[in-house]
Amino acid sequence: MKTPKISEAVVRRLPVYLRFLNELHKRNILTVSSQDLGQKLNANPAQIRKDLAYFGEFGKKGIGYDVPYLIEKIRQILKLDQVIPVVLIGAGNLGRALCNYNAYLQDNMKIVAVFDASPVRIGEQINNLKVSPIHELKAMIELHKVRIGIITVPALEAQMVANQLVESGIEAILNFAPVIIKVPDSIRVHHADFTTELQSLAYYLETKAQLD
Amino acid sequence: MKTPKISEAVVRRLPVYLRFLNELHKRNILTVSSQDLGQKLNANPAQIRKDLAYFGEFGKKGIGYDVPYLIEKIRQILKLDQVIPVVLIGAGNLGRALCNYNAYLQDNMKIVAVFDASPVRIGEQINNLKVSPIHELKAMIELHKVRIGIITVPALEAQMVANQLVESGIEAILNFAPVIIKVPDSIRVHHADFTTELQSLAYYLETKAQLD
DNA sequence: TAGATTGTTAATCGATTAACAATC
DNA sequence: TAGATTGTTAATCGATTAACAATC
Repeated sequence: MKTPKISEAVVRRLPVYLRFLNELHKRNILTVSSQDLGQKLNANPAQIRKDLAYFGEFGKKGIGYDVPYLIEKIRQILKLDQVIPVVLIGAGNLGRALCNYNAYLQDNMKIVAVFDASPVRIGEQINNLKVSPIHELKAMIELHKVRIGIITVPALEAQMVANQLVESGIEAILNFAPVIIKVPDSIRVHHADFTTELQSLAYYLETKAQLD
Repeated sequence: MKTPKISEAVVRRLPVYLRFLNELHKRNILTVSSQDLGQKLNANPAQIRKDLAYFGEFGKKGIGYDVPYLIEKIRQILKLDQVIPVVLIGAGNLGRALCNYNAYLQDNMKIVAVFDASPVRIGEQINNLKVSPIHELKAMIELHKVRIGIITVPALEAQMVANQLVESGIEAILNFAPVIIKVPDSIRVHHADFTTELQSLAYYLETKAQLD
């Protein structure tokens, strides 16, 4: 079943839907309409229906969507119904934070190894993982068939790490370093850059003359 | 000088331009064309020119843009030419990571206080800041005229913290908790949610039948 | 049956890109 | 002057929203 032309915007909304559906599920709510969803997520109901309809007919006319069923379907679409092995490079504060979020990720993404270039960090324990030297990266990726790499090293090292990930056969990268990294077109890169996020937020502050 | 209808997409690109311009500046490159910028940032030159033209005529025909001048202008647009006081709530791993990035933010955003609800964390030192109990939040915001709040508490506490921020007179919120928080329309909220980022990334992985 | 809500087509809206006169 | 590059208008492209027949 090929899904031909799904825009990035659609794909980015699916996890948001999923998260809210999980909440409904926890509260034992069995059915939800696009109306309800839209209200809670500040989204247009038509948009939600259209987004979902790209992937199949998941709802029932007159009724709405079955919550557990829709959860299952979105998890399938996002490939979250399988465990995806992930490596993380950069065992600084941010790297640690992400490792601790690991449990959070509902068991579908598993950080299987953490790397750092700094000798003082190698061997340190983060949760149940030991920080490995970066020269073991390739072997580990191949061994665990790792598919996603998370980069949490300083900006200057990010491109080098990205190169190594690409060489090692990674499929996608989540880059937290505040630089644009260059990779072959076949590798998907997402940016998670909170400095730009924060800076664009500043734009929306009211301009004030007084500064004290 | 009112800028009437600037889209969010435009504002989000400005920090990216700024970061690259800063790099050029460090390398003593004095002039850059939209062509050059576009190439390095994987963007369309026309888009860059248009984005900048919303705010003024910063370039010179036949020459391009003066790097230091454009940096200055973008910093003005993003209000980064003044120090913006920020508070951070949630002194966990992520909160710590952000505090350490503080120095990174080029002196234009300053985390003036860090808060946590957990008694064991109160009094802890993070860089040059001491973790304060959350009941001091309002007083601190008023005292320092804090404008932006960064939420790095667990999902369940995020809405409560957001409420307190709003009551205290904050203008904007950067929310790292994986929930949608409800605030009055006058408050700008940006989401920095890497779990959704990571989940949407999974979508782009090649589908594989074999799972071992 | 009447009311509700989907899936989908058509209409609208907005953002990106191309093209080019102006001009350094 | 000739070449380069801006600022901006017009053309294109894509995404969002409205509307509604189908149907539970």
